[in-house]
Amino acid sequence: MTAGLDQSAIRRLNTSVALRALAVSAEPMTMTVLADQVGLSRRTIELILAALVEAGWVEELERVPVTGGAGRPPRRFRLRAKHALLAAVRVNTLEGAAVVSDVRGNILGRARRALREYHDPQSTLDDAADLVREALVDAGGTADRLRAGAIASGGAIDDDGVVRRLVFTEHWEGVDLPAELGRRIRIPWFADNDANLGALAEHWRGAASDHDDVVWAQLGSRAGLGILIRGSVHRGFEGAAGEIVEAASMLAGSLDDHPIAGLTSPVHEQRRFARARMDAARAEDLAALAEVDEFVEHIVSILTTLSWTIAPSLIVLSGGLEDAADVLLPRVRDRMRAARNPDIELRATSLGSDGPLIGALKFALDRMDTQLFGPVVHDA
Amino acid sequence: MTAGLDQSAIRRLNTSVALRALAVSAEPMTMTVLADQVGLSRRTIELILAALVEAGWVEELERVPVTGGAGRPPRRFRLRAKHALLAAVRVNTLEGAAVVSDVRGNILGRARRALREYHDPQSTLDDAADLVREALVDAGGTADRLRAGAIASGGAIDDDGVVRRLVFTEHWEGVDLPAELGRRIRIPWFADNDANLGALAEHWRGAASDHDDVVWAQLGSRAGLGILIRGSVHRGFEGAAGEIVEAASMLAGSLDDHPIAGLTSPVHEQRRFARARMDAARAEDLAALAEVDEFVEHIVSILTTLSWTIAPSLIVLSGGLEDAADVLLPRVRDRMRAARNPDIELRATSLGSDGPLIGALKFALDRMDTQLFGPVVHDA
DNA sequence: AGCATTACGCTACCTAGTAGCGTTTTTGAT
DNA sequence: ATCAAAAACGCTACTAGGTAGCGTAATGCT
Repeated sequence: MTAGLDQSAIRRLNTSVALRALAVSAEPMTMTVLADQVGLSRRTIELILAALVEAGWVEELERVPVTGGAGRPPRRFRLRAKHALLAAVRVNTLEGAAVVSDVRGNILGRARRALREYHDPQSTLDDAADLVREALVDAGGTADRLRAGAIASGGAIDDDGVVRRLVFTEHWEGVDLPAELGRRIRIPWFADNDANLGALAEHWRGAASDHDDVVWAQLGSRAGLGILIRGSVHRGFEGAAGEIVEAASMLAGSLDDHPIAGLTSPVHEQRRFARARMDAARAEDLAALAEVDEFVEHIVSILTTLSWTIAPSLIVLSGGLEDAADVLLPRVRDRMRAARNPDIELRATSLGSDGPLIGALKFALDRMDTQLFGPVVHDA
Repeated sequence: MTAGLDQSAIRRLNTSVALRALAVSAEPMTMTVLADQVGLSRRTIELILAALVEAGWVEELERVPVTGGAGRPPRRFRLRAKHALLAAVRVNTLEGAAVVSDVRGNILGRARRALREYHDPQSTLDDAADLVREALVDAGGTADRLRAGAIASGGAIDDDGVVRRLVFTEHWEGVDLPAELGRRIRIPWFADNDANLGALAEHWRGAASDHDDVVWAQLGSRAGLGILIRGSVHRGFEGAAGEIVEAASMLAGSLDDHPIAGLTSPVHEQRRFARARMDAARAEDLAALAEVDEFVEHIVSILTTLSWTIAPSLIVLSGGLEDAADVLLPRVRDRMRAARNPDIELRATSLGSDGPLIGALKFALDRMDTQLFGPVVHDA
C-alpha cells in the first residue's frame, strides 16, 4: 500500500527535478530557463536554487551580458559536479578496474590491475577497494568527497547485491557485495551484474538513450545479457534474468535434450569467431565467411529468443565486436528479418568496454539522489 | 524530463491513495483507521473524505456503537462501488464474452455469445459492443454509469492498443481497438493481450498477489504468455513480449534450423495432452503417462527459456490445465529442478478462464483512476 | 539620455498539509 | 443517576511550499 505524501515531499521532488535538469545541461542555466524547463514558477526555482547553493550542490557564476540581446543579464547557475564523487569498480576473472567520477559522470580518475586470486572473494574485494582508492588519488579527490559506489560483477546478483550464481566458481555464491565493500570503504555501495550495468550505461549516455526497453548483449569472450525495462534494470528472480547464455554453458552436456536457443560455449564461439573474422577481413575467403555466418546464426538464435520473450525495442551488441560491427550487424539484421522476427533495432555499443563501469556510476548516482531527494513520479 | 509538481498534485495523489485503501477494505472504514493506514493526519483524511462524499465516490454510513469498546462511535465510510461501472470484453476465435463490474471489480453482469465472423474485425467489434450492452443490462446498470472499458484479445497488441500481429489471420493487423470500440461505446477504452491481462488479474486478486515479476502461461488450446514486471504489464516491442509460443507455431516449418525452446504446435499438443491425461487418469497406463511426460517436457522447455530470460519470481500456469494441476505441476517442478533452473515458484491459476476478463477490468480501473487522481509515486 | 528589454527580488496570497485543544458520545464503575 | 475513562469529532492556529505579479535593476540601442 502506497503511503500519502506531505508537502516536504514536493520540495524534495522538485529539488531533484531541478538538479537533474542542471546535471543534463552542459551550460550554466538561468532561473528563467530552468523554471520553464521544469514547469515551476521562477520564484520556486529561486528558492530551490538558494537551498542548493547553500548545500554546495550548485554554484552561481558571475553575470555576463547576454550576447546579442538587450536586457538585464541573468544570474547563471551551474551544478558543482565535484561536490560529490562516485566510485565504480568492476571485477573480471583476471583483472579489476575502477573509476572515480563527479556527479555528472565525468570520469576523473582510473585504476586497473590484475587480480591476485579471483577465486578468493576476500582478496579480490581487497583488491577492488585498493583500486577505488587508487582511482580516487588519480582523480585528485579525497575520501570524504566519495558519496556512493557501485560494483559491476559477473554472475547472477539479486536485488540486494548478493551473488547468487557465478559460472566456473562457487566461492562467490552468497557474497554480499555491498556489505563487503562497505566494510572496506565506508560509503553506501550497490552491486549489479556487469551486463545490466552495461545496458544502463548505454541508456544513460550511449546508443540506447532513445529506448526504454533495452537488451545489452555481450557475446564476446565473456557472455551476458543486460536488461532494461522501462528504463530500469531488470534483475529477475535471484538475478537470473538474461543469464540464458551462461546458463547454456553451465548446463552444457546435460542440455542436449533441452535446447535453449541452440547455444554453445561462448568462449569457444569467441575464439572461432576471432579467427574467422580476421580471415574474412584479410581475404574474403569463403571458408572464413562461412564461419562468420555460423557465428551470426549463433547470435541470431539468441536474439530470436529475446525477440519473442522480452521483446526489447533495442538490442545493443557489445563484447569486443564493435570493430566487426560493419561485418556482423548487416548479416544479423538480414537473418532476423528473414526469420520474420519483430523488427527490433540493432546497434553496436557506443561505449565499448567502459560500459559496465559507466553504468555502475549511473547506478550509484540514481540511488544516491533518490536517497537525498526522494522518489521519482511516474505516469502510469 | 520529469516535470515539477504543485500542491494540487499532492491532494490528487493522497485522494487516490485513500480511495485505494477504501477499495481494498471490504468493511467500511473509520477516519482514524484510514489515517493510520495511509500515513496522513486525521484532519487531512477528513477533508479528503468530505470531497469524495461530495463527488459521490464514497458514502457515509450511520454510526454504530463499537462492540465491546468504550468511546464515541466513529463515523464510517465506504466506497460507493457502483458509483462507476467498468466493462471488460474478450474475443476469441469463436466466441466473445463481456462482463460489467463496479469499481471494486465485483462482477455485476455477464454476456457471452458465439461470434458471427472472427475474420471480419468490424462485425466482431460490433458483436463485442453488443455483448457489453447486454452485460450492462444484466448488471442492471445504465450507460451513463460506464466509465471505462478494456478489451482482451489474442495476438501482439502494442502500447496504444493497436493489433500488430495475430496468428491465423491478417485481417486484424493495424486495427486500433480502443478507437474502434470508442466509436461504438463512448467511454475511454483500453486494449491488451489476453495473456497479459490474465497475469494482471492473477496479480490483482489471484494466485500472484504476492509477486511482482510474473509470467502467466496459458499452454492449452490457445497458447500465450502474459508478463508482469514490477507489477505492470510488459508488452514489449509491438506487443511481441511473450509471444514466443505463437511465434513458434507461426514460424513452424522454417524453424527446424532455429529451435526456439523446442516448441511445437500448441493445438496439437493440447489434443494429445487431453487424451493422454484422460487415459492416465483412467488407468495409470504407462503409454498415457509417457504422453503426459512428453507434454511436461514441452512445458519445461518453455519455462526454461523463461527462467533464464525474464526470470519471473512466479509462473502461473493456466489454459484449461487447472484440473490437471495435481498431475502436471509436481512433474514440471521435478523436471525444472533436475535441469538446475532457478527455483522459480510455480502455481496453477486461481481464476480459471475468467482471468483475462478480470485483468481487463483491473486494466481499465488503473487507467481510470490515474486519469482522475494522478500518477502513482514509486520508490526507485 | 531615454527607451525597450530582460531578469530580479519581493510581497501577497492560495493550497494542503500538521498539531492539538476543547467537545461529544459512548461504556463501565460507583 | 453520576462520574471517569475512552474514543473519536470538529475545528482553529500554524507551517510548508507553491503561484501571481508588481516595482526595480541592469543592459543594448538609438
